[in-house]
Amino acid sequence: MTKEVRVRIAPSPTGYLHIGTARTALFNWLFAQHNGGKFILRIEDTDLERSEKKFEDDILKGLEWLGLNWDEFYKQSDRTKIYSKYIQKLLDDGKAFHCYHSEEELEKERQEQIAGRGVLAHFCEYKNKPVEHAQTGIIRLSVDRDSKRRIKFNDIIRGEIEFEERLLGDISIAKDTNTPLYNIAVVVDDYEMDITHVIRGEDHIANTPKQILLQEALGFERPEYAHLPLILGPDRSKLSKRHAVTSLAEYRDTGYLPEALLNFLALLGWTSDDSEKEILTKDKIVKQFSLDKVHKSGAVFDIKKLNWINSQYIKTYDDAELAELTAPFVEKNFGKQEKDYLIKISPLFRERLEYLDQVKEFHFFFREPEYDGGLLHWKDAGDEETKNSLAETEKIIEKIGVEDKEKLRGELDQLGKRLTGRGLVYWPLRVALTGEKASPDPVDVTCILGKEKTLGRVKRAVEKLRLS
RNA sequence: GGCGCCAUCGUCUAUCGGUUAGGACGUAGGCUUUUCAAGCCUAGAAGCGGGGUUCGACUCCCCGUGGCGCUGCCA
Repeated sequence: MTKEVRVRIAPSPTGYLHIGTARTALFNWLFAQHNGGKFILRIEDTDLERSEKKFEDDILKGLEWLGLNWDEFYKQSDRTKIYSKYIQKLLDDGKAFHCYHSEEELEKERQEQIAGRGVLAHFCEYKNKPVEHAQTGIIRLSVDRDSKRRIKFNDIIRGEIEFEERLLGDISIAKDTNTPLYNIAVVVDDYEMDITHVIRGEDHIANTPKQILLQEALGFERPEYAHLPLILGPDRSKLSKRHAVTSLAEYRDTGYLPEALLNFLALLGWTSDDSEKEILTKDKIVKQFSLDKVHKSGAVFDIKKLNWINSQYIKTYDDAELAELTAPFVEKNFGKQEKDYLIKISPLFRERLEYLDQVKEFHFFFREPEYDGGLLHWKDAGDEETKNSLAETEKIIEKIGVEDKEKLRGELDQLGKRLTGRGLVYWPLRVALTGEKASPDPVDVTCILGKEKTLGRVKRAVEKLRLS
């Protein structure tokens, strides 16, 4: 029987959940789901200075929102004793030592190395010296500077990768016995948590040989590695705040649907079996997911494609569901509204929304439109023509009401024929109702607004023309 | 500087030696039409360069070039 797959996402709570971290989490989660394994969430807060509870909360919320439920949860700050044990063991075995160089000395050495042969690696002479100092120096894993070894590992996505051991330097692993640094915390946790596959961003490739050395020093088994391509900004550098919104929560608050974002993120670096179908449900993605379909090169984050995918998902909801989804966004922008009213508007939402916060563009359903009277003129129609058109429109609505949309449309079409064209009827009506030159169909708007409000707005438009 | 990874339309990608290099987003045009969207149709748009290997390379190998990542007592 093969070992149960166990993967993890290991974010550090030093910032809000980044979209890239969310994607790494997604790929881990998909791999676990596909293989019937376990997905573990591990908060890497060894850097107490920079870690904050609010970021941790944001990370948990974000993953939950995306539906990436975890099977086990750990926090590194709860586990210092475990790391201490292993750090002490390395010290006792003579595999690690205290380095008493000050940060200034280290920095000076670094500058000299940059000027010199270019290799940046600290091989510490305190390695073999007896301890005379109080033990305040950082702890390093001892690496052989004369090693001829090339540390090789197989990456599931990239194939064999190798590094020269002698270029690594003595690896910093802890500030003191009770304060582990990243590399050892990862190695110990991955071992203790029985992680079988380390799936992470390609920015961690260079950490891998260091972690392998630590595994070997500790006698741990090596997990499988898979380094994911990065999500890029338009300039093809690692996606950051300077390119785009990177916080997952902001996408949620803008009205991107979790299933759309998940679909989009999955496609950023992975292709389904049928590459021509891009709208994929979570279940389908889980079923098809495989690491050997993951790409090697980075993918530029394209908000336009996300918008399109999101609009496709929005179209799948019925009126009541859409009213439910849009309600918080409407409330945020215009105050609380009747549910039934939102249900009436929903067909228009469905057709036009790319993301939910775009309900802003439907302001005329929630407040009186403001516009310049001149906008009421269709092409080069004058005040009189426009006023007349609006007055006739008013009569028609007054007479037949707004219950029968098609009948109303028919009557207004007839009016268009009597006048110089339908444009002369619909354009002023649109502006009167919405205050916009681009809007949904004015008859649709009329029927949603209702007879009373519609007539009020038409009258106000006529008044505007009279005064101008 | 050193080390590593990567390289097909503007973007996301298909192709696992033989294709008119396919699809999606976006763009342009058209249909529809009262505007704007949506929808449908159409168009334009790509193999970084140079060497090999081969009957035949986008595909395999090498060398360039370019981009990115790492180069912390951050993770």
